[in-house]
Amino acid sequence: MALAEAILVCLTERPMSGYDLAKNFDASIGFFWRASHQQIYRELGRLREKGYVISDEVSQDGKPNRIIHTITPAGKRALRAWSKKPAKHPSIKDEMLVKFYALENVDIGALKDQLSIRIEQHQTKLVKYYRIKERYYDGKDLDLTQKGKLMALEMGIDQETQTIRRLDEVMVKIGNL
Amino acid sequence: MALAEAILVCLTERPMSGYDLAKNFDASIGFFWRASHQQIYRELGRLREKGYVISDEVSQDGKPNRIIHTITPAGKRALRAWSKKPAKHPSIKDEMLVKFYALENVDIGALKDQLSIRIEQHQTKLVKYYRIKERYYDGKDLDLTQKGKLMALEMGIDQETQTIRRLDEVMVKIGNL
DNA sequence: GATTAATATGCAACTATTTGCATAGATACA
DNA sequence: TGTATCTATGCAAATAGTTGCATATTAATC
Repeated sequence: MALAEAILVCLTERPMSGYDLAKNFDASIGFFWRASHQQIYRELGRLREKGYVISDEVSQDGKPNRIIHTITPAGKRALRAWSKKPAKHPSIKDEMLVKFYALENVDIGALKDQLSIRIEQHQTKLVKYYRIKERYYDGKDLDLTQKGKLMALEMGIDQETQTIRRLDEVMVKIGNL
Repeated sequence: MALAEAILVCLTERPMSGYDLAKNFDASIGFFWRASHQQIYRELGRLREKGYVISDEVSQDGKPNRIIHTITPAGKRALRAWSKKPAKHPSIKDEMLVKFYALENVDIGALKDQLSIRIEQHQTKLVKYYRIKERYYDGKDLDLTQKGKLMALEMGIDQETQTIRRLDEVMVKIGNL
């Protein structure tokens, strides 16, 4: 499972609390690996048990205490070891495609609506990607980590662009049925 | 969950055994919704309980008995009702992208190998798609169900083509790092 | 003064998925 | 004669992911 590793990757940037990680998963690395805060907190417990992170409670006046997690050398070794193992092919589960596959047993009007929503979601995502690219990467000198992140981001941009084009085409096709 | 519906969709084509369904999931609908035989057998039990399928044991001499499942009118109604509910956005979980995101903490040689494998897998899939298209759809008169299946297939072809192009580009980029 | 949002963590229960195993006859091949 | 593959179904255990709830403080808005 790559949730553990995705968390470790985040912690190589800087030590973080579970809350910080959950926010990070909403923004950057979450574009490639989604996780809820419950999953993250549970996984942090496991990582602590394995000695891949150490956790320090930091008191803040008034607010609940933060627990800051730092990746250990063992954690970094685990990350590098994981990187050498073949990556799993992402599992495909797309309800909307199942609906297209079952066109005769389906409400086509409703399917069109779902297609519109899907297109909008991809557009929103694309806009987010472009904003991040402009803000953090365009016209800057980049180190290796940043180059990797930019590459992942550009893959995301390309994927979203192509997906939007494809879904637009499908929208035309079902309009002409 | 769309596993139940994916099974029902298959059963609209013809009554099938769990074994047949599992094979179908490897080929046609499985391109859009993956499931193992264990998942399918369990889900069939649930569908039977709900009255969405009826199951008849057919004895064969020598071989273990087949249990043939047929979709009921209630099952078809459930399918149409499901089609009106908004489709979930597929969840993104791609280990390889996480590795790109963590480029500095990763073995880049190993990552290149994984990228090659990934490209090959997409090519294999693309070839399969083209074969199915040629065999079942090209130059034929199609009814609504078949048009839907063809549309889903063409989405798959487009997606794979674009993915291969994108990954090839990335391969060049990491070669130049 | 009350509601809402943000910060911050976590348990419990449920659902879904994966992995390994078990059974058992038929057929094909080397 | 042994090995492997295909047909055919399913249990059990482990892992992963979702949903709902619970707690507690601060700060801003209405």
